[in-house]
Amino acid sequence: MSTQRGHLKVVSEVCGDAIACHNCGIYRLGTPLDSTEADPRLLERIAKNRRQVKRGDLLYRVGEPLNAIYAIRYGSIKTYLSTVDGRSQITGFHIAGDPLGLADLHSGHSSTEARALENTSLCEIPIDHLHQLTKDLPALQVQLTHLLSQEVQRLQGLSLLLGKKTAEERLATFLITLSRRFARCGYSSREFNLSMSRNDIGTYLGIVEETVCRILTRFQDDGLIDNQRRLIHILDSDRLAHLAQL
Amino acid sequence: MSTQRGHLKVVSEVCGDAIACHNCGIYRLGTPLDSTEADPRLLERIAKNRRQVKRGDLLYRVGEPLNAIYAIRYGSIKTYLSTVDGRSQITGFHIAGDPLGLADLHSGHSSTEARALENTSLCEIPIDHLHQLTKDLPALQVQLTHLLSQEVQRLQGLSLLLGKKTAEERLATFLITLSRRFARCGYSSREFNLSMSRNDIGTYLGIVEETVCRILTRFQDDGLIDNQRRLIHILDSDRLAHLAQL
DNA sequence: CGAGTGGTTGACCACAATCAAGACCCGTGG
DNA sequence: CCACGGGTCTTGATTGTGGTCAACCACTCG
Repeated sequence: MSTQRGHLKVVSEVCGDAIACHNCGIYRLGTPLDSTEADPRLLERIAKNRRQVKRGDLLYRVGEPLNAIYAIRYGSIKTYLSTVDGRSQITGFHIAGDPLGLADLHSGHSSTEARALENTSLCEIPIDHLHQLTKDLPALQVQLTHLLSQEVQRLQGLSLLLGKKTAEERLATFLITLSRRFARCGYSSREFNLSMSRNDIGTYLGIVEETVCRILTRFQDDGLIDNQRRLIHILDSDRLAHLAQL
Repeated sequence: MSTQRGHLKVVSEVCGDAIACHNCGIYRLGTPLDSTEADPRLLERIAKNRRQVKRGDLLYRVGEPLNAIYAIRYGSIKTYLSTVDGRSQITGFHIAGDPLGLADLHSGHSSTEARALENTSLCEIPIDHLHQLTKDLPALQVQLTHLLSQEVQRLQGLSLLLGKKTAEERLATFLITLSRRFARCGYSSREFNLSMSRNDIGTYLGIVEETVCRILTRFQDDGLIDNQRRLIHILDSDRLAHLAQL
């Protein structure tokens, strides 16, 4: 983390947006584990292609050939998959700095659907471009396994949540986790705006919209949070973390 | 698949057990995507270290330094993680050919606990050994990302199951998926022995033991399966797959 | 043969889903 | 500026799926 700070200037020159890029997947993709120096030329090549998606737009749909991977510069994306009769499960909310589509690299077609929760800017890295990059810089491949490992661990945690936690514990886990992610992005961990609806939160946590509302109200009554629609204040993160079983 | 068959002789010489090794993670680890020839010397080096664990034994526990990854030769292993108050969620049942511990490579300590469901034989590949191997053969690193991608997709499917499926759909999905995995290992897809208890199945599917029993009995009454304790016959895989929402 | 583990079944209960109605917010157009 | 409409959020009443508790059965192994 502290070693990464040193590259901020270089990175921001390439990306044009210091905050987005400091935490951006581009940056993470371009800074292999065993390299202490980011290669500016590499970053330039990675960060070249941009793509914008508007709130509600589909980035890619399940089953379609996925010929690029993405890294979010700013905004947020939900990824989800569905049963044949249309019930869907959101598998992740992705914010600035998160990579997208990594797990579909090997199969070449998308295993999830990705939709923008708000107007979002991404870096697009075509797959053949990426193949060339990994040839030039083998350490990039190591970085890909690193990112995939984190994704595996995240999904293991989600499975524990969906399989064993009560609705209350799920909401508490959600709020604490989101708070910590924002903190890592340099945003406030105590006050933030949700880009997703109550329905989305439920679809992620394996509960329904109404249950999300009821429990948020209960948290507010108990003085754990201040809940003004999409604006959330964390008032007692310790008690919340305890509720979350974290 | 058909190209892999050609290496069976070489592989079995190294592993000493054709069935186990044909499907073994060793083999998969040693056969990178872009290589049409398995390197016998590489396989020798990978397959050298063996480890046996007895039914009920712990292979590794959560949080402990994990200084090797594993590939199962024969037997089966469950991996699971737990809430602070002791509820646990099984995140996977692993059989012959499956790799273990890949997602923990980057952090160096185990994110799950692994316990043998029956007497099991593994290939142990120390991490520094693996690092040396990936240096000699960069394509091995590509193979690691490939395996991790599959794990991500498997866990996405598990999330859909845990978040959105009914108990009946969960059991049907479980049976169909297991049947297909056995088929890929060269075992019968219509008749097999479960190495895990009813309790384990429930702990994996996010339901309790009793619910597992009730639904298995119902499946039997409906002529979908023949259920003799751990011995399962699939009688109507079409209807089962339909129930599973697959 | 008896103890112990794992599996099955039943009765009852609780958490969260469903169904329904209303409140709030924001953008749009008159 | 206000009225309208649609989406999102909230709250209430009722229901149902699967959990809990408990007893019993069946197979295995010492």
